[in-house]
Amino acid sequence: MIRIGDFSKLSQVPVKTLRYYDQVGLLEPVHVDASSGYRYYNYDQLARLNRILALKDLGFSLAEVSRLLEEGLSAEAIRGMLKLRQAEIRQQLQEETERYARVEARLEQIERENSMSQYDVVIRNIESLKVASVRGVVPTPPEQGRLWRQLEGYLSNQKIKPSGPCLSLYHDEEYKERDWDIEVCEPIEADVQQSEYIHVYELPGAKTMACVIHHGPLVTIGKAYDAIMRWIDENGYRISGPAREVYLREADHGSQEDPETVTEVQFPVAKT
Amino acid sequence: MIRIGDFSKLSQVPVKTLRYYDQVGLLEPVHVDASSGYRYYNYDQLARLNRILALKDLGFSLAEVSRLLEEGLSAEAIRGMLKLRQAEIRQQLQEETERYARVEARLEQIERENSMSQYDVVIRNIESLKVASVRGVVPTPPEQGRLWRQLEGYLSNQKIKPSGPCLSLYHDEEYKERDWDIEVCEPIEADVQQSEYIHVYELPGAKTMACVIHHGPLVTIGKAYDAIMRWIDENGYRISGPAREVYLREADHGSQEDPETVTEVQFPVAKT
DNA sequence: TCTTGACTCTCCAGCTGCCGGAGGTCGTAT
DNA sequence: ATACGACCTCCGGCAGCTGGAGAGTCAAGA
Repeated sequence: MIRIGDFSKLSQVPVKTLRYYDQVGLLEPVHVDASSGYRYYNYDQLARLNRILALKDLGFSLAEVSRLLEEGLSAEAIRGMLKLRQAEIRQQLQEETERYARVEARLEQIERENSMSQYDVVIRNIESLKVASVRGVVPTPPEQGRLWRQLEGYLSNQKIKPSGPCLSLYHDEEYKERDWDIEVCEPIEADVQQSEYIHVYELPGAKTMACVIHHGPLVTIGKAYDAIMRWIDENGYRISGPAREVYLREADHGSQEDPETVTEVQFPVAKT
Repeated sequence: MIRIGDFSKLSQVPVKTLRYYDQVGLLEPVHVDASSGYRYYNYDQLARLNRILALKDLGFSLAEVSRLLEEGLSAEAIRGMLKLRQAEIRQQLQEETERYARVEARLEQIERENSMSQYDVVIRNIESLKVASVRGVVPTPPEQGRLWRQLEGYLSNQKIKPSGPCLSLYHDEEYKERDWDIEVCEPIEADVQQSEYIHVYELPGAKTMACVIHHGPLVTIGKAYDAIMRWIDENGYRISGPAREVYLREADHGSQEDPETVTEVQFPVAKT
């Protein structure tokens, strides 16, 4: 029978930890003195402790270690837990590898510009939402005001207000000098009658949407596009659908100069 | 000005988390109503929040994110933190890779024997300790009793008791049928006079010692050796010095049959 | 104008795997 | 007898939130 201090020295496990393992029932001393509360261990409990340490070293939580130490756990069950653990490690290895690439990309960006970019890309899950929209071809994006007036006129006639920030969809796959295929949308709550030009439908969501916030006049939004497209490229994604511009805060539709405008640029993406 | 619920919807960050970020000073609302305590945010705080999320996504702690968000942090400092982060990720990738190999080895062991091995190998740091020892060649390990009697006789003459468990060192590099070069040691506290056969010195420690507990008669200790040597092989280590047998609990020196004997087999190892 | 009902607030507790410290008891050596 | 170390329990803390209780606030509908 060994006292906790000696057991700790033999096993190199701190006394505090041994007490904790006792408390959670992972390694209970073979005897606890009723009056003093002193814990007494056996030498052969070192084997159990070693097993605990070895399993912990495989990355199991103490709860999982407890399960694995249960008497009469079948080899099949143990194999299952090991397989599961393996899968988790694989998962984590992949995440860390991607994380490494993201840090690397950041570093390269800083080397290039010698300061941290003003844009930060995040991947988010965007829910689908019901919208009323007008789609049309305009010479250049700043000239989409016509579409907005058409949509707004229609909706305000019916006394309908947007239920969230308005957005534009850019349907062209290639960059174009002129004649952009743009769809302007207002999210709505209730059902609205469609018309020849006005579409009402559920705009589909996207599980992985790369998003970036642009704060400043719309004329400078190109920088946000540069940043997000570079990010998509450097982080192993590809664009998988039409880009969106979400007008979180705007003076009025199509104002190009208001410096307080806040816009979110979104690209649905997928891993290459 | 946006209330916390809407800000949460826009950013996809839970309200609780936003309050927490406020609390730790990471993202303070632009205005807090004095009477109601309601938090109000600006649209452009979405950009800061995105930066927080992006940096967190690189694996930085909130404290580190705080530092990175400080005004006027030089590009050099940022680069430094990123480099550091990269090194940490590399480190972790390596650890997880090794962990994966260990899980794999466990799985293979279970496939072979269809149950979990009774031996668990752990790597420990063993401190150096002062010993009195006798080294000699004996036909086979069970016949090391002669050496023990020599050492014990000498020490008991001087009324010296071991200050910890006794151990044997196996100096042969190759496996031998006969004539083993064995050194038997007793750890001692005080200085002891050397003699022709008795050495007194500081037995060096080892930072990475592979250890396994054998519980049962010494005649069956071969199984422990099988287990630990297999483990060393499968986990990318190699033996880097003489093996040790530490007699944690024994009936008497050299008893081969006592079933309550507890022995630790140790191999100093290094990564291949 | 009042009442819902949704929103928001501030605590407090809990998760994991311990670690540190306070304040008190126990065991052993001198 | 007395010191000193070893041991005990209980409390609080770490990170990064999450959940819940209980109470106050805001905006819309009757």
